[in-house]
Amino acid sequence: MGISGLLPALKAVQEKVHVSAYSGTRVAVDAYVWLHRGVLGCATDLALGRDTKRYVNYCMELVGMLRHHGVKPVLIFDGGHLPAKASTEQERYDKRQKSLKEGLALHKAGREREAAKKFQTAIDVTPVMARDLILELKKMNVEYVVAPYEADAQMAYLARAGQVSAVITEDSDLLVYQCPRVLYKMDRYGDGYQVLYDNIARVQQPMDLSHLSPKAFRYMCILSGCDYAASIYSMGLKRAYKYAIAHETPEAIVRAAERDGMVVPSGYLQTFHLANHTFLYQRVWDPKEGQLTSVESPIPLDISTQPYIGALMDAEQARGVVEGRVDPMTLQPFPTALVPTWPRVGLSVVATSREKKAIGALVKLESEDGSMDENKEGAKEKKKGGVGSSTPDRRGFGSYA
DNA sequence: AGCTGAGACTCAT
DNA sequence: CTAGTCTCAGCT
Ligand SMILES: [Mn+2]
Repeated sequence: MGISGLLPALKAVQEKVHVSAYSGTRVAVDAYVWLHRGVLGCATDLALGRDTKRYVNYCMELVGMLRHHGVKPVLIFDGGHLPAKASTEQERYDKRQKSLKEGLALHKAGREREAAKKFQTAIDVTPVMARDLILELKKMNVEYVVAPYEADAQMAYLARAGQVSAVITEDSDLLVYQCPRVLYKMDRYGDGYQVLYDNIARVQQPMDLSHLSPKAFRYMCILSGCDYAASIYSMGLKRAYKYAIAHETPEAIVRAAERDGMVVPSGYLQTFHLANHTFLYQRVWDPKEGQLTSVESPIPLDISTQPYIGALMDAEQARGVVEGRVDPMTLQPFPTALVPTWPRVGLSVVATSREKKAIGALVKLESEDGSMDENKEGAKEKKKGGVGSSTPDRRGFGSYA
């Protein structure tokens, strides 16, 4: 769900940018966004169980567009799920099932227009579709990473570490993760709206963000409601802003909100801290070093054992997840790494919650190295002694060589 | 008057 | 695994 109302509030610092501005660099792409759009183009076929790979074609056309402009796309897929986000999964699944039933009924009645509309909301991206795309990425030698947990955090990490120069997504959470450069609303020609994290302080309208520290900005976003912490009733972005500039600590904010008559649920403070830590320390994969790390390092000792930032796993386990050999949920190796045991293509239109948990676990991935530093300014000096080029086991972004 | 929350719509073709 | 945008009713 991201941060409701954040992107409209940042309108003043959204600059129209074409991807050719990123020419010569790697750019991380939220694979789910492309898959979802691609699926819309063949929703009826999928709902009726017809075999189609049009969503792959759609994604590959965008890959081609980026390459045409000299940009190296790195597609990022979701891996395991965090416990905090599990709650709404079932109700979303139920909603889609309902739409599917209604769509099929309309289809049988010959009311195709109405049926097609229902199918659009019934269709979801399944792990099989992600696998199909990954297989094609392999074929076309396109880099990708399967995040150990959330793609959001993984993409933000890569950008923060300079391993990609920008992130292409629709999700406002990237800015809470302090991603330095995000391109939103990119169309098929490569035009989009760029937001630089450092430009957020230039926003004057509809609220003045100039004296908001990164911490206060993050507090504002969490307070207004985020994936990991539902908001206090009647607390939207504007009110959250007021509390975030008026008070230093979450404790002081909650005290003030209660004094103002807001009903703060018991346990809210704890949830707030959980969300805060997740935005700061969620575990991600470092393709350059070939190890598990976190959005920000180091993780304070008392937080490092908390499950909500993603469970710790040893390097080989993590590599297995990232390369698709290991189930991100169970951490057990897939018996047949190359062949998905479920579901068969065309068997189901909507992913079950079980199926959804293994997008990253369907295909064996290989690794490829390459120059990692995507800051244009520093690209040349980096070419000489880049870690990637000197690493014998060819660690780096996953791709099929 | 300003803000929140909820529901419908968009995306793709 | 949507997330975002838009609109509007209801509340303070
Ligand atoms: Mn998100």
